[in-house]
Amino acid sequence: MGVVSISAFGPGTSRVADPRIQAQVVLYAVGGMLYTPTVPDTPDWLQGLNPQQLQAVTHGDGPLLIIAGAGTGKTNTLAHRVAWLIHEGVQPGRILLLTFTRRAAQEMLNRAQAVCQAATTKVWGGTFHSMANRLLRTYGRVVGLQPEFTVMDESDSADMLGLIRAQMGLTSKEKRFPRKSTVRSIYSRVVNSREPLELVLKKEYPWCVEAEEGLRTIFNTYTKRKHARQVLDYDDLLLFWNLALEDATVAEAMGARFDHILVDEYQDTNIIQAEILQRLRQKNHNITVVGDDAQSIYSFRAATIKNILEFPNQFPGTTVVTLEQNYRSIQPILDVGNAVMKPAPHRYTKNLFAVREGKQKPVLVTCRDEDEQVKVVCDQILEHLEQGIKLQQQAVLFRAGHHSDQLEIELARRNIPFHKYGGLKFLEAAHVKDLLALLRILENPRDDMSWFRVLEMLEGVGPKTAERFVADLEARTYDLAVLGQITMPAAAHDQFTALAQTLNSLRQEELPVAAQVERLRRFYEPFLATLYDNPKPRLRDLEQLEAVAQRYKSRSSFISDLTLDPPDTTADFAGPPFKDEDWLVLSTMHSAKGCEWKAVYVIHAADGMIPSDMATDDDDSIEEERRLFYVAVTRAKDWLYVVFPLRYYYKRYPLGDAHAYAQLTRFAPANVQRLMDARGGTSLETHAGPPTDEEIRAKIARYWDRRF
DNA sequence: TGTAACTCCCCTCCG
DNA sequence: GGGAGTTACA
Repeated sequence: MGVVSISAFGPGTSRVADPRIQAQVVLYAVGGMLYTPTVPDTPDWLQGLNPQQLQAVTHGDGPLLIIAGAGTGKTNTLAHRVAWLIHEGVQPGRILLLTFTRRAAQEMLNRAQAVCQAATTKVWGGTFHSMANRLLRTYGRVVGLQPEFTVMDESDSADMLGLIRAQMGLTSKEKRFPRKSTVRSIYSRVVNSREPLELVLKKEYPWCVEAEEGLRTIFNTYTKRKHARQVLDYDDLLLFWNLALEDATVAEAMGARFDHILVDEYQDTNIIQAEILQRLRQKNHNITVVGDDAQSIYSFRAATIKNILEFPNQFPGTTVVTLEQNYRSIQPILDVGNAVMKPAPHRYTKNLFAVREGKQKPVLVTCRDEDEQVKVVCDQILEHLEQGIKLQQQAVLFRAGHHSDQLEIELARRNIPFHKYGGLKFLEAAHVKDLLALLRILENPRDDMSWFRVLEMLEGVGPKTAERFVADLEARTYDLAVLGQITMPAAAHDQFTALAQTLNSLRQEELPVAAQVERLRRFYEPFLATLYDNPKPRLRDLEQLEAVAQRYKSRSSFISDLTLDPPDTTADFAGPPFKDEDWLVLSTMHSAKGCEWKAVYVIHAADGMIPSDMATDDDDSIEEERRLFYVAVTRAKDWLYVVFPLRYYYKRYPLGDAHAYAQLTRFAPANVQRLMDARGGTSLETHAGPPTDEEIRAKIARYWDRRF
């Protein structure tokens, strides 16, 4: 292939423990003239790449690790690599591209297609979860899965756990048992980290240690019930994919489907995902992973940085390529990013350097309070808009979904359209869940969580009646044709008859998905008005859902796609909907990963928000908050504003009393104590009782327009 | 006995 | 705004 092979870490070469150091060594060895890639027959479309990118793109067979700093053209490189492979004759249908979101996969494939002018539609692109969903429909039988299994989201699984908890009588008042969402988190942590329950409780949930036995029985029942009902939760998708690969025949067959596997955002994968990859690559070693240790921000999903560090050991013969040239931001913004990461221990010392010219310095804006923060951000957005920076080229980033609440109100008031990413999803809205539950019943009548949801909408039907109904249905082998024979309370008679008729007719006719959704919506519409006081926007959501359904051929793929990759809520548009084709982006810092904008506003950059007070328990969490902030600032191309209010309107509290303070604010006592210790125990200036106006003015004068 | 209404409390990040 | 737990009512 004409590419100079610059490194090999296979047996026989010196083994430096840390691949980041190896990569560094390679760079020195390669530096300057030494490395002049010559690719015979180089297509024009590779001309724009720098030497490192070109090396990565045209890498031949064998494992490849690309360490890519923020804004170094990672997506572009991966897209070009896909294009290159196709250009080299690899069949698109034999390429597997694993990304963090479906959106990322789609963007990359579109770009690859534009680059090499060859169709990429057949490439297997998506998240680990969506690939698991797809492959398990074919290979799931070895692990006891029927092809028509359904996938439930986080709240469904919490509901199931809550139901089991209630059935076991673990809700007594004397002893507080962890709530269902906590039960779910503990469960998830245990299966993903593979640590024993006892250890997880001790380390992560010390206040739940007493519940250990109860949790154990709940988990056992949960697992059995999911199997009987043929429903999987998010974690199961990965667990079962991995489990299926333990079967040698399946591993061989699945691995043989793909000539090349490419993985994006490798720093945010967990042990199970790494194992899946290893099992898929036992015979064929063509695997490319891309990542940046400085951007690992998903340890709460049990992601571990070890995966990227140990990759060369797991895949002997790995070639490592490092990308440091930043194409996104101007140097002053990179300086901030580099400065943020400088104190981080164990960091990989790559220093980004800018290609783009620009002297505009980032601005640290100190505001009097939250109101002023909102005003400042809105004013600045409009000013940039007048300068010709479209709203879509501007983004407001924050730590938690609700941090944008006040801003959203003001944006609506000023008629600035916006679109919010992250936070509450379309799917989590109650009315969408209701309709989806109806659809799920058609797909998998054994899905009792969906039954409960639907039945309890009916007049006079509560948990008990629903439970009896499902038991009755089970006795009748889940035959929807006999629904009418099951007795229901008199109050529910009319509604139940309508339900039975709707389900039955849909069961018999083979309608397109959108038509099914339409008929279910008609049935459901009368409930909207009685169940909720704002039925109109909710009805619009359901119509939206119907529109989305038109893109799908099968009900099964519609349901699982919606669960695995929920669309962003459409109700969040301000101003007349769909009239403006330009809108401002609001996003959590997590959801901003991989994106870039000309102007970025990071708001609520105050203690307890960034870093989050929930993430200050240990040094590792604090370091993750640092990386998260690094991700946020490196999204900006030209303009960066870091904004924090000096004052939050909490009640007065007795200074120096951590406990009282904690009771009056959102902060946990331990964190307040730490905060106080860190500041010499005297004052909590930013959160202290209201400072005088003079103090505030002086402070603002000092901070305002301070540049760094 | 089971459902509906009411009140209090708590809000991470995501597939 | 919604979930969890408690009380009021049929």
